[in-house]
Amino acid sequence: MTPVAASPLTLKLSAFVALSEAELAVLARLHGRRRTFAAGRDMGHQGQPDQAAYILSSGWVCSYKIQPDGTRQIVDFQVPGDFLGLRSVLLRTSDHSFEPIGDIQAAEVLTSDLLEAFVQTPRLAMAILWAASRDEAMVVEHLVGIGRRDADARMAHFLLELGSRLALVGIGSKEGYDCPLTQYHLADALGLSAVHINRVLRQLRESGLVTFRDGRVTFDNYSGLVDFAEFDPAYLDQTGPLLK
Amino acid sequence: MTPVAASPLTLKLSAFVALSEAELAVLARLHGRRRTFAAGRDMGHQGQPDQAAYILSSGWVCSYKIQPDGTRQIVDFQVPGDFLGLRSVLLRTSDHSFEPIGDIQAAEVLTSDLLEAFVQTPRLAMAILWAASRDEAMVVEHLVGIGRRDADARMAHFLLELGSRLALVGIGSKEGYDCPLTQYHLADALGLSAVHINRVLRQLRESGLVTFRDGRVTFDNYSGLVDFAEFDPAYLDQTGPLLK
DNA sequence: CGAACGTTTGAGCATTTTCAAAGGTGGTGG
DNA sequence: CCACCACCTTTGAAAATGCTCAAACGTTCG
Repeated sequence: MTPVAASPLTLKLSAFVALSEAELAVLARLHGRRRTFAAGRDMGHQGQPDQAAYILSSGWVCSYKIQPDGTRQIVDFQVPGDFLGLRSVLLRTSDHSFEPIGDIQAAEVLTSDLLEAFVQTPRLAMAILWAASRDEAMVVEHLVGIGRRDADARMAHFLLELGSRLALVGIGSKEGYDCPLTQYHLADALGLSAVHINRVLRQLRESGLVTFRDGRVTFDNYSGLVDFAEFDPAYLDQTGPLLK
Repeated sequence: MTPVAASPLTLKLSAFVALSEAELAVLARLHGRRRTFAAGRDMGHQGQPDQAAYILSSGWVCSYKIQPDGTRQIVDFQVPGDFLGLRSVLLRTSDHSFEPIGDIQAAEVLTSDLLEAFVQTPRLAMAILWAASRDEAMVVEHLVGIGRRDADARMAHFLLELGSRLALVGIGSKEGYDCPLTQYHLADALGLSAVHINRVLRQLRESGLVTFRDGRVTFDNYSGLVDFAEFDPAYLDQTGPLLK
């Protein structure tokens, strides 16, 4: 037990690497600059200027791209314990926007702090890069889902993936989890219309697989849902390849 | 002029960073272990064992995931000058498979060589990481395309993106380029059926925008196609953010 | 109370898929 | 050298999946 309560990020990384006292301390220090963002207010990040990354500690965020015709595609969601804009900081590249879903709390991480932390604790750096690589794998899986799964399986897979991610930071289980997304968010993430999302959710509910209602996802039949979605969490699990 | 003819990778990186003699030399050395792979023969990389990355020097490769139900989603194509399996090497992670499209030539890059090169020439490392980040941006754009563009715009955008990538390594222009892909490859990449791919191609051809025939893409009306696809190459261009 | 937002449902329509079949091409072995 | 086979392209017709338009209902918030 460190003096500071375990942050979601700490929980997540600890699931894959045993972190030393020193590493935990550095990690805790990275959480120093607490900031709050209000629901819906876009967090800049479209253009170049503010080069900051964040560690999300509570609330959800989505990263998305708007197309010239006004439609939106959500690329990824960030849940507590996830980094936000890590690539922007490391490579001064920023191609999408971020929207807080509900009010959120995040720790601002300055480039200099991050680089310093990397130098002090290379193993921590490795763990963070690994987390980034996991995010990339999720984007790939998302691509596969949109390209090759029908609407029902897409939704089922998506809800399962979110469940796994949340379970890792202690705010979800095989029973279900709280989920602040609207059906519009789901539509923009899954490449479907909001109307169709509604029908898909009804279908899954009536099949006795999952229920999404009043901000809560309930797995009515977890293993049945896993079968239906052909959900294979291998891409989320990749255990310990970084322990060189 | 170095004694060695400029490789596609050198061409690509040079478009973004002015490389020194020393850096060019290191880059040339990375191209030492030439290997050939035959068309269609899968390049392993599904499981864990062989931890090698490649620099593609001629021919095309696609990286894909197969789903339990047998359908395939192509995540990305690699063209000359692209890295292959870079992430697998750095993070011992490998989630998709590679298929050479036609016979290919690639330089095998051992983890040790790569790390050594990174230590010797940090600027080169930065350039390579930047290229990796660009690949990631392409995957994101691919996701957006599948999620939010209809079949015609999707195809148009895809052909334009490939054109830009090839132009950068000197084997394509606004006139067109040679393209070894079959309509099945296009289908698996764009998340459409092969039959529909054929109809879409006909439609684009009859609109006088692009022609894809006999292994060649011809831009019949480049700017018209750009308009139609709403193609904005910003995500490919990100010039020089890495020159700290 | 009204406004804004999110959910739910119906009906008709559009895009894309599936199934089926035919034609072209290149390579290989007899 | 020809025949055959595998692979790719092309087309039609029917079916399915998901979309758009439209409208109603519920909730929250000021």
